[in-house]
Amino acid sequence: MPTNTFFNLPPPKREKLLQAAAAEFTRKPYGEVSINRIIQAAEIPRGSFYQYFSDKTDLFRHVLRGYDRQLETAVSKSLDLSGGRPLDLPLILFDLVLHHIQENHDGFVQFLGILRQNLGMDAGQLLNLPDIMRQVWHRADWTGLNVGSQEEQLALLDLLLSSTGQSLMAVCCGKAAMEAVRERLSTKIALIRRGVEIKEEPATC
Amino acid sequence: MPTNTFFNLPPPKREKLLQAAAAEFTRKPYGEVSINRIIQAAEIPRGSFYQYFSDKTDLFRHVLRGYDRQLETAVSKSLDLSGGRPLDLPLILFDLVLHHIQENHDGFVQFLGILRQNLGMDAGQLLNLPDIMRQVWHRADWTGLNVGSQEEQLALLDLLLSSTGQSLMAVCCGKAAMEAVRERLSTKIALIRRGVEIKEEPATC
DNA sequence: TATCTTACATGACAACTTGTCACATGTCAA
DNA sequence: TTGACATGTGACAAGTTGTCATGTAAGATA
Repeated sequence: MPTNTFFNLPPPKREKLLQAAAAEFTRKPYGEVSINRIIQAAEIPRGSFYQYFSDKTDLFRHVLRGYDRQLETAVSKSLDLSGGRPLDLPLILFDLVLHHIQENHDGFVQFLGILRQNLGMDAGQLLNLPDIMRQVWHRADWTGLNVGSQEEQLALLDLLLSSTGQSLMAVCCGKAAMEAVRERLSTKIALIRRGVEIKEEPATC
Repeated sequence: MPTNTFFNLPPPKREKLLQAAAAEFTRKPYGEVSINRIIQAAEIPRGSFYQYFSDKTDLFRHVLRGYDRQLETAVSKSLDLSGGRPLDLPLILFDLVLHHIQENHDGFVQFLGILRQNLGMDAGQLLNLPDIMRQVWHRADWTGLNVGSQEEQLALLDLLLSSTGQSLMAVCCGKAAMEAVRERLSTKIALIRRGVEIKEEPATC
């Protein structure tokens, strides 16, 4: 956690440091990030940096946590747009985030740039995805779905959200074309929706 | 890619270097891995190392590729055990890998230790998971499942394998108890099997 | 056998990196 | 004015990486 000294900093100085940090984390994977470059860009002396943050991890965590909120907001907004229906959430969230990226809304480009550089790395641990999932769970509308138990509901959300995250990552890494990834995500949802096993139709007549 | 010089090395020397590297990669995340420590442990001079590998990434790739085969074998074996049925693959693969870990079979502990240290990082890019998926796709038995198109089949395998991988990671990172993770995975498969949407039963009678 | 050629081994080196610490400079209360 | 304390600062030790000139060994050639 950053020190109080950091939070007491005059906002412009603080912002400049955070901007420099975000830029560097976007440019290089965690291991190659140079505190030297950051403090040069932010024009603060070396000693000061260590008065604000205990080390690189501390800085990284703080930078990511800033974006964490934005992700939470995006999910929340998507949940509204999807009318609370879990199965509709993934594609809406996918589109929303990519739209944000295109507009560089809230610095989303940087956010995903950082995640891209640090593929999974600590992202899963640093971002509090469990929190986000719990929030979705509370607000979800389960009518029309035969997922009764809480365990089933959480498992379903886990499936849906991790698939969405995986898809977004794939796009941001340039591993595949956006259209193809979206199509694949859509197919997955369809499978989950209808189930893949052929049912024995009981001959009721 | 390692140089020919490396492959021409007397096997004991080569093994010692690889062992030292694997140990270091298990101990520290990629960014903190020290080539210094590796060459000290392997008792080779600094210059020699750079005659074998172009840099740390080169070494990392080569170490991981060794384990890649083992993963492929594990998947292949699981596919046999599951009779080629995609829906049965995840839990069988999950159990098989964890069993291997408990027995430290084929150095699986180290393998997952490395992945744990580098959570996702390049793992997804360095391990050729697409290759593994294609292999599974070729050998899968689709009878009893209503996934007709190739796109649907691939999407299903994607869902199943990524869920399995995610579960294994969760266990290896100690994020959750093995039993809970296995239960969650099992629930997910069940959902995918039967589908989550309530069907309108056409009143045929 | 003498010599040329090629492959490989080696550690000193420059150019970085990080975190610390003794000291300088502010700022507010008494 | 004087202290007490928070904050700013850059030189520093100890570490890192990749390079490169030089040394050595082994094979081919004449």
